[in-house]
Amino acid sequence: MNRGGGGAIRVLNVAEKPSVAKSVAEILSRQSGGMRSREGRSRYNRVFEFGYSIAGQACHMLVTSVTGHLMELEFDDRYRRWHSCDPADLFHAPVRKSVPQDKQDIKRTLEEEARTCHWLVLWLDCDREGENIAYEVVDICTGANSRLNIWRARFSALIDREINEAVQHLDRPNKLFADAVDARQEIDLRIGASFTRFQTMLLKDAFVLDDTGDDRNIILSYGPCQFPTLGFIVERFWEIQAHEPEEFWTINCSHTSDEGTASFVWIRGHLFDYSSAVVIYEMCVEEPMATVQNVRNQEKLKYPPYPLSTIELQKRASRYFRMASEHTMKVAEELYQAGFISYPRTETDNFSPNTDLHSIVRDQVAHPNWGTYAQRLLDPEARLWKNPSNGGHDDKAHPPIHPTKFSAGETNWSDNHKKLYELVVRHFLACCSQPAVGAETTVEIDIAGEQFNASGRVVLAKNYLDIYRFDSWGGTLLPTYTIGQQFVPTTLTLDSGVTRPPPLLAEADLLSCMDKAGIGTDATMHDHIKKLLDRSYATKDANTRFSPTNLGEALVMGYDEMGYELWKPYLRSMMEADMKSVSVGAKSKSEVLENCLQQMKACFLDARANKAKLLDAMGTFFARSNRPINEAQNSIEAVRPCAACNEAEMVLKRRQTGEFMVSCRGFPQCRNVVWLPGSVSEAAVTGQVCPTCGPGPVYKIQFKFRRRDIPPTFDVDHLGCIGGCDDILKELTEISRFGSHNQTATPARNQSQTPSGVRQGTSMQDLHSGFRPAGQFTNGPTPVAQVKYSAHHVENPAYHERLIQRLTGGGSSINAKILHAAFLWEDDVQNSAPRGRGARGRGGGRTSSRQASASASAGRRGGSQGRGRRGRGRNADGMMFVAATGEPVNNSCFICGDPTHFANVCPNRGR
DNA sequence: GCAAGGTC
Repeated sequence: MNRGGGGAIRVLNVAEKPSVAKSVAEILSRQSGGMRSREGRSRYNRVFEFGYSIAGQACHMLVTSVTGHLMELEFDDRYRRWHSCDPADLFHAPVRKSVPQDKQDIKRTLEEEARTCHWLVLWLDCDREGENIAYEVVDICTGANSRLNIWRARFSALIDREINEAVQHLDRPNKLFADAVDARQEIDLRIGASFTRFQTMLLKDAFVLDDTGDDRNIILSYGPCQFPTLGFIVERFWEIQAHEPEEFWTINCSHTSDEGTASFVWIRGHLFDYSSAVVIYEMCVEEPMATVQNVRNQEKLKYPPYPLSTIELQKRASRYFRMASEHTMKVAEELYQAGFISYPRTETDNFSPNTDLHSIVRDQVAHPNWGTYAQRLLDPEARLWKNPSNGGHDDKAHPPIHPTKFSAGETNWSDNHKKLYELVVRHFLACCSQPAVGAETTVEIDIAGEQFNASGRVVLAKNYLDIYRFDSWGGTLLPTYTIGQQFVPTTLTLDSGVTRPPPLLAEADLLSCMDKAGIGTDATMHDHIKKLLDRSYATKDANTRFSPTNLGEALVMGYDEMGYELWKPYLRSMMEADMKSVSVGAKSKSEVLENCLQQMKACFLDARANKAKLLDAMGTFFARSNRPINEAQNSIEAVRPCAACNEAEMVLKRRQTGEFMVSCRGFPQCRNVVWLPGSVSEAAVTGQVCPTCGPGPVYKIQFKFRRRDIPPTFDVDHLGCIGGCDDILKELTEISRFGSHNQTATPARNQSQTPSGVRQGTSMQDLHSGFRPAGQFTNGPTPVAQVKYSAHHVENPAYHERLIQRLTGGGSSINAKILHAAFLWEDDVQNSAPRGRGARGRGGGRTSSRQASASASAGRRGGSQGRGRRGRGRNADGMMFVAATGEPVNNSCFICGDPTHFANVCPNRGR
């Protein structure tokens, strides 16, 4: 054992935050009669010193702290600038941990103190993050003094017994817990940075996102917590949009006597079938005599809430005071810093049996508003006391939020400080109180064989409700009825109602969704919500209810249509399960990292290959910009080692003219090249290795083909291999080479148009222009696709298309087509001018086919001629589209009206 | 300029 001069072991104790360092020092120094305190290098993190004895061994204790994580994970410098690399590289770019500038002073304190100490005792919070921070501290301290003996103190509350117990039974830090957090950090960073860069660079260039034209500061971030949070908001929003109001009928009955009125509700609730409801109603009217069949009297209890956790505090402050969770945390933090409430970031909703609850209550007896209640609570004769119930959560680090100091209001407190302090105090007093007691009466009657119920309640003892004014438990008094009693109802009515959509998500609902799905932690959930507002993904109304913005909805819609559930909570849950496996040693950190990052990279590449869907979704809400699409999105990637020169890699490239090729990096020394079919519109190297081709590894490529350039029997999406095993790719290469498009294997040829009128080497702009040339294998664009980006329909048609898909569940294509046509007609009526962003005709989504068809005829009567989508008969591809009226709708060139070609290849163009 | 997690 290391011993310093003077016989005492010098022990450096490090806590996660200054407040814990202070508490630990106070508790441990009581034995020796007090401590000295001095400043550290950081003005927040003081150093406390005192004598102590561990297992009979004299120790000189130094207690200091960090402030949460000491280190940050970052990419190596050369990957830090956004345009320095392909975002896909961020899945394997080197990362390192370092101490950021604003934590350097804490680092120096640790180094200086560690040099003079023999032991390091880690007092970090006893959770995974705490264990990870512990290793950061170890890193810094052993860097300054490699001979340190390292110990971990495990404690579950800042109380004497726990702390003394912990220091007398020192343990070793748990590497597995820290590993789990390392994996989490790395995955979050790589996924977040790659997707954020990808979608920001892609969409900022392609669309006008800011009305003022200044979108320099716009970041379209993606994060494994922020996106699922946005997902909850959008999902509810879509539910509301998809809601079809349905009329229903119900029978109501009331009876007024000397004692008052009883309202009886039909036991069937309501019926959607009008005739059934009428038949039953008529039976009741014909024999209206009601017979009381049962009278039940029951005692009911209403229990006080569980002790207060962070999430409950946020939810209740939002519900009772409409405070934003982020603001609640700010105010709570200030109350905590000033010593009025306990630590506000806790999952625990159960008081440890050691807590002196009575003394906390005693602190409050002088308060003008709730002091009397506190006194009653302490009076055994009042029988109001009940030990708090256990909510079942324990973070093993902090107690539930409770008052720690009396205040009748401080002069520097805002209204919100007062409200929050009052909530914490009343909540605590309520927790320690008896439940409210009520007497409930239920009366069941029968009219012509139909059952009806009425119920009433009388509160016998308010108990905790006296102090917890936020809860109410009303009830009506019911007249007295006896079994067998008969009466004729005062009223008996057949009433109609309409089903309503669910409300928008309120902040409290959102927090519940996140909590349930494990999105974020108690300390970060409010950050994720705020981030959605900051990024303009969502807005919050005066009732704290959230709606997605166009941007938020478009992003979720885009990913949804790619088929990825990146906006759902599953990815986070999966990661969370993996972290758990790492922390118990069931999986290794590297195994989880490798597996997760490989999957996410494949997903990233696929998303990028399908970026047209993201662009489509954005195109339903935003106008296109004139800027060129960022070519960094198509940078080169290694496909396989070159078998010709055996020296360099073959990489996927795209020429200026649009063709894809896989060529040797050794060019011009090595001229090995594989040309890809001209029908390829997008290609991206995936992480998947071909099991058959060699020399390897040969990475598979995710292709997207232009529908018009391939036979109808082929899919537009294809995961292929250029190593020689891929028959589909071979066939498409042959077709491309010898097919009607007259494309040769030498795509260097500069030709803007082939004799058949098909342009070769489609540029990025063309991919998104929406005008497609007709080709041999074309199945025909739908009318919607044709008008998607035409000047006057920036927003509506594609939006309708998606709504229709949602409404028809992707089912009957005929219905979908009819609806399409109907919506297009309707647009003509309503949108003769471009629409503002606020009004994008969401009503279309709710329009039934019946209503749509009415609009269709109205549109026809209006006689407006849309561009090129109002032809007769069939289009060039033999495809026919039918309007709601059954009449064909077709496409033709909007310049000359000729149905055999589209405007982009019109010979009259520009004349 | 990117994430989420600590915390001041």
